[in-house]
Amino acid sequence: MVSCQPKKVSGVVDIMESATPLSFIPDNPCAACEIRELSICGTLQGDEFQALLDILRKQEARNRDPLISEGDPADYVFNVTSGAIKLYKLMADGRRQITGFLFEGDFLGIAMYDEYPYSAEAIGRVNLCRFDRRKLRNLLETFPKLEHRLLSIASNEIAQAQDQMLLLGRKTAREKLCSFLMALSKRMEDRGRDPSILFVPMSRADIGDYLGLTTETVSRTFTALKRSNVIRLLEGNRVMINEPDTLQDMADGID
Amino acid sequence: MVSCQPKKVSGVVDIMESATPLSFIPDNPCAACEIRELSICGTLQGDEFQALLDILRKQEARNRDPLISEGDPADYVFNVTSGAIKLYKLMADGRRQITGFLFEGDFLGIAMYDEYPYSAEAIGRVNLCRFDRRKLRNLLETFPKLEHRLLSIASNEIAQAQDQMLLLGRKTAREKLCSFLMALSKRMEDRGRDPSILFVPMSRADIGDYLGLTTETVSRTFTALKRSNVIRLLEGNRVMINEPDTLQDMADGID
DNA sequence: CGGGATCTTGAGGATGCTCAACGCTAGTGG
DNA sequence: CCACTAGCGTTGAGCATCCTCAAGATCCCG
Repeated sequence: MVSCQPKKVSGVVDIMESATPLSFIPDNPCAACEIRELSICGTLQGDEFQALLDILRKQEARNRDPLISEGDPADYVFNVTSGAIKLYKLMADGRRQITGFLFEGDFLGIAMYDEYPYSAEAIGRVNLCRFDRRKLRNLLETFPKLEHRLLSIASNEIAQAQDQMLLLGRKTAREKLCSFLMALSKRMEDRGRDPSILFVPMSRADIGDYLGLTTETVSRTFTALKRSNVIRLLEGNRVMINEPDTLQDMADGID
Repeated sequence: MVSCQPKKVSGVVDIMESATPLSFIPDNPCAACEIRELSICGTLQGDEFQALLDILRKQEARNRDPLISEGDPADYVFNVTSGAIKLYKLMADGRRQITGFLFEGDFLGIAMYDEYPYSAEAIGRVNLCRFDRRKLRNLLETFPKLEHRLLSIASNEIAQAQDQMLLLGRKTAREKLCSFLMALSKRMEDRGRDPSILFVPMSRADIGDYLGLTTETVSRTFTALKRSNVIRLLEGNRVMINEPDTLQDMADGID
């Protein structure tokens, strides 16, 4: 789902108090990481952070690169540092349901299973931090705070999944698309960015498979929203929200 | 539409008057509990279990009793010890999406939020264990094992939610109902019970609101399955599965 | 510039919804 | 004990939303 973790407002971790200041770690790959506070790394200090660093590997992916595949042994978990990815499930005849889009700061593979319960694919260029799952599990036992953080992330994910069930089961095509756009907008707002200009990197087909619609219906609904002047389609897969209140009402089924 | 006049919540039975060692507690409410291994209590030993006991209260509910309500302060979490409950979200105009059914052993309120993200209602007679959420949260800090257990439960819930998204977004009415019945059957099997006889305590309307269908469509689909001899409807809200393999194929969209 | 992928638009059709009627059962009160 | 009622389940007829199939239009990347 469109992940909207609340912006961390409680301030950045005070590195100076920690046993090993961040700046003193040689070749620290996280030194320039923009999204530390958003990800699981944000809660950690000193040796906890160092321990996480030890099991971290950087990884890059390009458009359509498969990251994980449903049924494969779940050897790694990931943190998206830049770009976007999609999670999906397939049926035998090829029908696809995208269960979520992840953006920078989002965590992939929270479900602690031996096999991945879904597949994941890059949308455009993506940078990730990859963790060995077994080593991470060991870390969880050493640092309960890390596990607490994961539970918090999981709670978020469950709440979002329930919103998505309401959307898929009970909303009309227009309500679905408006909800999707509002979720993207809210995410921008949470990150302190302009909530009226959205970057929508995924294709119409992806959006359709996320909302339980066909590409044609997504396209038609976009056109209708455009014509009623609620949104505008801009260059480079960007969407401008003209009337956020109307969009919100449409998402909620309020005429 | 959804006529749910809030009946008054049935009385709470306060059983624990004092903290006494587990094995010496007279009328220990958990002593005869059939489902300890299924629930969060199962992982705990000795003083951990005692600590959980201290913040536990038994609660009963009857059909349609509201247990929690979306938006209310999340003061309690629950464990279902017998019976069934439904979780749901409502839209402004009354459209309802049931996000899950819970049965004995299931945990309600895992998402650690300040407000409940959904409502819950009893289906028939229900027995619950109720925990003060803030005290439970304190316990989590003392006993990491408890938090580990919750994370495992949350992981399960996320995987289930994703299956449900595939169902809601991409499956036909028949596939939906067959998937629902197979899920009930699998649950019976996991509990070591006959997977071909299902107890289906919820109404057609509930099933519809869970599967993103209307009551009429659920009823018609039941009739069709009955006519093709895949299932039989028995007395007392019971369903017999005649051809589990066919049912599974129908659930997966395999002709 | 060229060509494949993506997006848009149109026409027709099917799945599942709406509206309506009726039967069945259980609970209630005379 | 039975009539009455309310809720639930079933079935039917008609219809709306969204899907399918098809053809252009547009974009993008080499």
